[in-house]
Amino acid sequence: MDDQTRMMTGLTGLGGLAQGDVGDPDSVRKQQSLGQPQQDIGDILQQIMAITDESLDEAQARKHALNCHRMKPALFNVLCEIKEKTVLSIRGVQEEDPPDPQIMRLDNMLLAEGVSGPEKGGGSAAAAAAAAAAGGSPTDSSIEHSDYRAKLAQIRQIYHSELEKYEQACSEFTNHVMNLLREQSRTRPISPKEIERMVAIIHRKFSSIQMQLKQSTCEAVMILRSRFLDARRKRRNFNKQATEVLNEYFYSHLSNPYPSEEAKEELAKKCGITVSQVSNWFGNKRIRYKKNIGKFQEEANLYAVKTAVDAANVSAQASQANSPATPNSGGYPAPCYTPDGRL
DNA sequence: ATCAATGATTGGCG
DNA sequence: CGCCAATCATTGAT
Repeated sequence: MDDQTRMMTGLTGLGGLAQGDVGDPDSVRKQQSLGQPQQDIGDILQQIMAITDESLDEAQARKHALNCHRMKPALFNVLCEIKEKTVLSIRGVQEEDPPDPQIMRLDNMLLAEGVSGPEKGGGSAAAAAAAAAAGGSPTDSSIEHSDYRAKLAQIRQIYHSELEKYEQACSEFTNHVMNLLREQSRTRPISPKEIERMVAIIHRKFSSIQMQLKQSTCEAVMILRSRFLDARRKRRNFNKQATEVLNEYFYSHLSNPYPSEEAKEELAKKCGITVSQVSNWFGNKRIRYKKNIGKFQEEANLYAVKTAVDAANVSAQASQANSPATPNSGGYPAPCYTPDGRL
C-alpha cells in the first residue's frame, strides 16, 4: 500500500466533510509531510466517520478513547467555531424580536383590570368590604360589585396559578435542556452560545403559550365585564309612580307622543330616572302601543280619565267639570273612548 | 316551570 | 342624532 492509496482511502473516509480544507490534496500532502500530530487527526476523523458502522460496544469503547484523546478539546473548539459561524449566519436574522405590541396590550389590560399586578384587597372579605364601602347605595350596587369582584378574583386566581405553572414548567424544561446539552457537550461540540440560543428559543416558545393564557384571561374578563355592565342584566322595573307619570304624559299626548328634550328632562326628574331611560320608555311604549292598540285600550281609558279628573280638579270649583274626552287627534290612531271600556 | 311584561340594546334608516 | 323594529335578558305573576 503506497502513499497514494492511503491518501485516497483517507479521503473517502472523510466523505463530504470540509471539502474546501481537508479534502484539498495539497493540504493532505502537507499534513503527511508534517508528521505525527496531523496524522493523528486524520486517523481520528476516520475513526469518527467509521463509528456508525460499528457495534454499540465497539462504538462505546471508541467513544471513550476519543473522549480521552488529548486533542479532543482543541478539536471541539474548532468545530464549535465553525458551527458558530455557519449557524449564526443562517439564523442570526431572527434574533431579538422587539417586545410584542400584542402582549404589551394584553399586559396593560390585565394590569388595568387588576388581574395581574399587586393584589388590591387581600382576601374575599376585604374585597367585599371594599365593595360595600365603594357603593353609594348600600344594597343594590354593592352586592353586584362584590359578585363581580368575586368572579374577578376567581379569574385572577386561575390566571396566577396557571402562570406559575407555566413558569415552573419553563424553568424546569430549560434546566433539563441545559443539563442535557452540557452532558452532550462532552461528546459533541456545543458552544455556550448555542446553549444560550436554545434557552432563548425555549423562552420564546413558553412566552407564546403565556400569551395565549393572557389572551384567554382577557377574554374572560371582557365577558365578565359585559355581563355585569350590560344593563339588561340588572334591569329593575320603574316604580309605580314613575310609570304613572310616564303613562300620563304618553296618553295625554297620544296624538304626538314625542316629548321634547326639555320635556324628557322634566319627566326624568319627576320619575327619578335618566333622560335616556325616558327616551327608551317612550320608544318602547310607542312601538308597543302601535303594535297592539287593543291591548292598551284599557290603560288609555284609565289615564284619559285620570288626566280629565286632574284637569277637573285644577279648574275645579268655579267651573263645571265637563266632558272627559280624550285629547287626541291625528297621527296616532285615536282610541275612541267608550264608557264600558270596549272599542 | 312557564310566560307575558318590560327596560335595554342593536342595526338600519333618513 | 333620533326614531323604529327586532331582539335580548330579567322580572314577576301563575
